[in-house]
Amino acid sequence: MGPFEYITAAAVNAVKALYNVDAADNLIQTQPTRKEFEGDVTLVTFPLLRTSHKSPEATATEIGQWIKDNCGEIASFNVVKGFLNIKLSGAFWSDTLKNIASAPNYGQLPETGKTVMVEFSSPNTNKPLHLGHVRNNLLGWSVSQLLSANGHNVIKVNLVNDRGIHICKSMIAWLRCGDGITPEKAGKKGDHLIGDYYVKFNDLYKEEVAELTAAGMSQEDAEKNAPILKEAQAMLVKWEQGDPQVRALWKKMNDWVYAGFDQTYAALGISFDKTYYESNTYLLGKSLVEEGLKKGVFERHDDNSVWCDLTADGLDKKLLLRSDGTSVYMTQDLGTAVSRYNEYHFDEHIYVVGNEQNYHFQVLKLILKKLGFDWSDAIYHLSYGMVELPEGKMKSREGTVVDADDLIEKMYTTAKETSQELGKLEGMTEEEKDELYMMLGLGALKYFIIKVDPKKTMLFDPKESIDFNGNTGPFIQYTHARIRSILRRAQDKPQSTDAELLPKEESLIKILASYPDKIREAGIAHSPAIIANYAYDLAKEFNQYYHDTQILKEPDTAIRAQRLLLIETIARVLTHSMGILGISLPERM
RNA sequence: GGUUCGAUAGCUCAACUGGAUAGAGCAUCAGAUUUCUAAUCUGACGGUUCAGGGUUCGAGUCCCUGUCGAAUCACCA
Repeated sequence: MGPFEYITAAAVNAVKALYNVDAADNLIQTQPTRKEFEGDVTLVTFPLLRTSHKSPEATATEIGQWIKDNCGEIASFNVVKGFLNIKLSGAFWSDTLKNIASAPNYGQLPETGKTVMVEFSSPNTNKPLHLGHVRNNLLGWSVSQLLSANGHNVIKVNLVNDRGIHICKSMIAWLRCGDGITPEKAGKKGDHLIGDYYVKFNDLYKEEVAELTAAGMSQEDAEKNAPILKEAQAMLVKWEQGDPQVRALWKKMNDWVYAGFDQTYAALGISFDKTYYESNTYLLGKSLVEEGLKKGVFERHDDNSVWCDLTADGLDKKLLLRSDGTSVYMTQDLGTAVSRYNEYHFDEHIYVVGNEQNYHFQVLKLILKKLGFDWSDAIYHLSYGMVELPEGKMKSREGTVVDADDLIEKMYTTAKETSQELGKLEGMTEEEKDELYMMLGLGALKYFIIKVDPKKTMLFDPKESIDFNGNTGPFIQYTHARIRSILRRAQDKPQSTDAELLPKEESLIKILASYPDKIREAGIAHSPAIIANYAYDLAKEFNQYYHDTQILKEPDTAIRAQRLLLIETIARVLTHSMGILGISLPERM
């Protein structure tokens, strides 16, 4: 039993004994005692005043006295205003440590039997991944891990937007000026190569628009009628008609991109249980549109386009099929959602998608509802904030996009330089060192991104490299390496004993004991940031403890064994919590 | 213009869902290595929580009003 459960139960009994009232949950409010006061758990008595009919101080004192007299594990209590601070006994904390240490998989909550699908990454196949995708990928991955730890059955899925006008643009540009180039010939990852041709398309498009306006056409008409754009649109129609040549080229270029993506995913340590392709689901989307038309949920306009009128729900009209019959983003998302539900009957479906698409998901849920799919309530849009640069949004036009592969490379290099400067890696092979540099570089990057509350916009300054000191991934990795180094050297076995605990040790155990609550809290909030900050608190507390406490040199065998058990448990919890974030911890660094 | 979200130390972020004197890191300054890892630790400095009202024992947190910022409302995805 954790400290909070213990005190809550005691308080319920006290209220029953003193006032003859069965306290409802919201009457018993506990919280960790603040550092400046003595105690472990604080009972807030304000909600109880109506029951006790006494002053806050008198109520707190009365309950404190009753608990001290009637419960075994209370060391002392004190009252400050309406706050009852209770200090638990040393024995309580040694027992707690013992229980945590002997739990086979501490941090893993019991199975719930619920199936949760998490969609994340969802790249377009016309350009390489950038920093925004990195946040998406790390968030999606860690939320999946987090929900697994909460006992759910998690299915990680990716949806590749492999068809659409965007990829047609890259194809057209490649046909016009690619001269048969391949990733091998160019010596470049496939996703980067295709990205180059997407940029090329926009350059050509701009040139054509300029020519047309120079010839007297209005800006608006020129933008609509530029030949290269017409060509791309015609290609999309051909694609939907299944034209063999278009399909062959499309497949070839997409495969280049996938090879590139796979490398980036591997570097980030990310994988999926299943990958969906828009090219496979858009047809189901189109058939849903037909169904909706029959049901009268949608309407066909004179120009043959299909719309859903949401004005009665306070939204706008939404396009579902273009006048040329091709589908849009929403069309395929409808199809994807339905096929997934039919296959998995998920209890919850989380979409990890940026907050720029809040409107899209509002509409998606609403349209599914209108089509009669009641499970649309199970859809949850995990809407995360954008990553911004000091000068604002990343813009490919201005070349400010932070490329994912470049960033990973840079983190690796920085880790390498720092490690070499510190020079603590004697005896390691080059291969081991290399692995370590990558682990540290990625640790810094991942922690930097995940520690921020997902829904907040975050800032990344490319000019200042991501820190390796302070509240960072490497700080926690370093803490772990320190602990492992002691444990490697230890002669005796970590063991629970009845040796007396230092105050710092009790507070460390307190943090360890709160871990399952943190997992639960973070799961409900869909926020791995809570886990990141927890791990930091634990690591920081350990480093303070470590600074002024002897462990291996402690002469008393019982104390030494218990300290070893404590730090070993800390290492385990750090490993588990950082594992949720996808960050590995080294044996030494 | 409508809708949604945000604003906390110079900078980047916390604050256990309404609790006590709003906390960390970075940066700046001053310290700690014959000792189990100094990628660490100890101090100092740093705040009208955007502004103004309201709700109550108590508000960074909830409710109005305003200011500023972002996203979105596409035959883009």
